[in-house]
Amino acid sequence: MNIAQVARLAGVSTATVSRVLNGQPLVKERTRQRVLKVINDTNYRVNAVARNLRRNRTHAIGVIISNVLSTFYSVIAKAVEDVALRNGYSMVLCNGGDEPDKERQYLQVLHENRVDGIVLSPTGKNNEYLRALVSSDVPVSIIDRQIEGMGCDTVLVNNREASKKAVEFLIERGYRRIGCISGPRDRITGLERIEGYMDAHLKRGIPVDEKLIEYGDFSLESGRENAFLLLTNNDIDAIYVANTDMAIGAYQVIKERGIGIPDEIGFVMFDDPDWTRLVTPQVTAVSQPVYTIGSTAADLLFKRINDRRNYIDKEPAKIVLEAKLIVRGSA
Amino acid sequence: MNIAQVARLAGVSTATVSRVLNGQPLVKERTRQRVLKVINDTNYRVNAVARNLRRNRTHAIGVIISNVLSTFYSVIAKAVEDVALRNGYSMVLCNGGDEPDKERQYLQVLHENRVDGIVLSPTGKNNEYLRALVSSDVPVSIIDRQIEGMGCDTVLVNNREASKKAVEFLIERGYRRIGCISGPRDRITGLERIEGYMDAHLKRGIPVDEKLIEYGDFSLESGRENAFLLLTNNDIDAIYVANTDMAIGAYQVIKERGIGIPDEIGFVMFDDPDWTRLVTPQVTAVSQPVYTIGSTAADLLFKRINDRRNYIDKEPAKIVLEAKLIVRGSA
DNA sequence: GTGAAAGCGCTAACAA
DNA sequence: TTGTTAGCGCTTTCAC
Repeated sequence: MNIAQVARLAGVSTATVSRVLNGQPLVKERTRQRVLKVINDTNYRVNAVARNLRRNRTHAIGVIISNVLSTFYSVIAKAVEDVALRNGYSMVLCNGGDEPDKERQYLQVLHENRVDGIVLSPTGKNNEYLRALVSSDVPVSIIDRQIEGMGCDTVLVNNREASKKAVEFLIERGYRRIGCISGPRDRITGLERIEGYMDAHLKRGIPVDEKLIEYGDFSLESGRENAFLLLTNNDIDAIYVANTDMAIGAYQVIKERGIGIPDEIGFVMFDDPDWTRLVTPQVTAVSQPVYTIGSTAADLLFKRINDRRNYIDKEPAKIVLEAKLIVRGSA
Repeated sequence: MNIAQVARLAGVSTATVSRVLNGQPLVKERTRQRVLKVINDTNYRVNAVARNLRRNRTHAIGVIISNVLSTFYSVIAKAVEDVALRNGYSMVLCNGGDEPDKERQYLQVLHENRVDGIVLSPTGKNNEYLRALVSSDVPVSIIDRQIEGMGCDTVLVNNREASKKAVEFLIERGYRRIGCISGPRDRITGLERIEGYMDAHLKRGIPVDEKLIEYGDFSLESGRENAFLLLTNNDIDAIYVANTDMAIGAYQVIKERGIGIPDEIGFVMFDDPDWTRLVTPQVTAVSQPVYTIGSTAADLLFKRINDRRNYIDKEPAKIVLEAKLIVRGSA
């Protein structure tokens, strides 16, 4: 089934069918009805591939996140999708997995499919390709991780400040030897959260003991390992974990060892998943405005998509959102 | 940039460029190099839209799930994506939200974009449209919810049996008044899990007290409400919750009331999210083979996509996977 | 081993 | 108000 067949059956030209399909007003009502009847009877659906080719617009945006399985990124995906939908767009969701190769591949696929824009939480290892993309006028919004001089809109969370607040809170409560399970130093979010840990100590005049900082990879397993190391090798009185998955692992180890929270050890984590309110005591946690991160990035993207003229040379926006510490019973 | 410009710069015809792009062997090595150089220098990327139109194949599949935010569906999405990737396909992920209108809209978008196949966890309210799709030869795999006579491959979990096992376990442990927070009766998964609850009672010769069954809508909030109702109006000694989100709500209420698990009340749930192992005592739960559901559905889909000839009239497959009860400390 | 050219299904400029 | 037609960028058949 194609537009020509519909035209033939309805006794009109393809142009008229096209007009009907696109809701253009300059078609006589009787003609429109005839065409619509044929469309209905034959179950005809316009071929968006051909339409996109002709229009040079796909009405689709691509989203590359590192992990659909993480709550953080799936909330972001949902936020972006909501915005896309409101703009009459569909979303192609890709799981970059924090692997530069996979990210690169997805960037290519999205580019080749001529998506009208991309929301990306980048590994930071494909900057040249990204730059080529941006300079070939594909609007890109970057989430969560900044890339200097990339010239695309960026939405970030103030990781450093939020991390500082969390650790400061522990210090205020009287904890002095605060173990830190942080992310990798070469991931900007990881780095910033460590800096926040340092900042808090500095501000309170407490020396940082480097031995209390372990570097994980944001995975559950590394949370386990590093909690084990911290609890075995040091006399810590509190533990601060820099993301959800590692926190799950660390929390498991603490439980398994029968260490009491908060009496024997204080526990604070970055991110605030459901279970922080299910365990006893509830967990003090840093809550990020996750949905807002996604929707803001998408809004910026659609500003550029919908108003290319005005935005094409506009200075890229950089929006920094604040996360907040939610104090509960674990420290 | 398009194939014609590349051809011009390389001093060859568009046909030759196309051959190079597609790795066809009948190009002289020297020519190939010349073309590749131009492609590299100009940052040219093939236009997949045009290619798809010409080839009448998109190398993309669509996935419609009800909620990216739920672990269940995001694991499925991941599984499908892994399989798609292995087959050289990309995935368009859509969030049906269990809303028939949204589902319908997404089905249309996917159809119009001529995806090569669809994986769907259906609301069941768009069966006519779905039927049209299937009869116009778009391969469809259905997940989690059966639709009679639809003629597409289906992958299900044996909800009824798993639910029965869970409730039987409670009965064996000596619980007699088992409150049940179930899903809506008009959702097949909801219904089956209630039936399992009944089956267990029947098998053990214990009469079912209808007052002990509350019907939620699978949301956290309805878990709270119904736990509240059950705990207020009845002297129950155990509670069985039919999905993750309701279980979170119910668990919160039990905690808030200071009711002890498992002494004062036994607690068993369908689904097995991370937090079942973080709370004390750990939660006895029904674990579904989630990843396998997704990967199996995708495998079936690609069988049809890759071997249309053989599969076009093949009897649709119906695969039923078993869930298992994982006994921990909460009952 | 390479090129010319038709055509995938649609839209839109132009003509009638 | 409607029709004719060029052309979007690519692949592929056929000819050389």
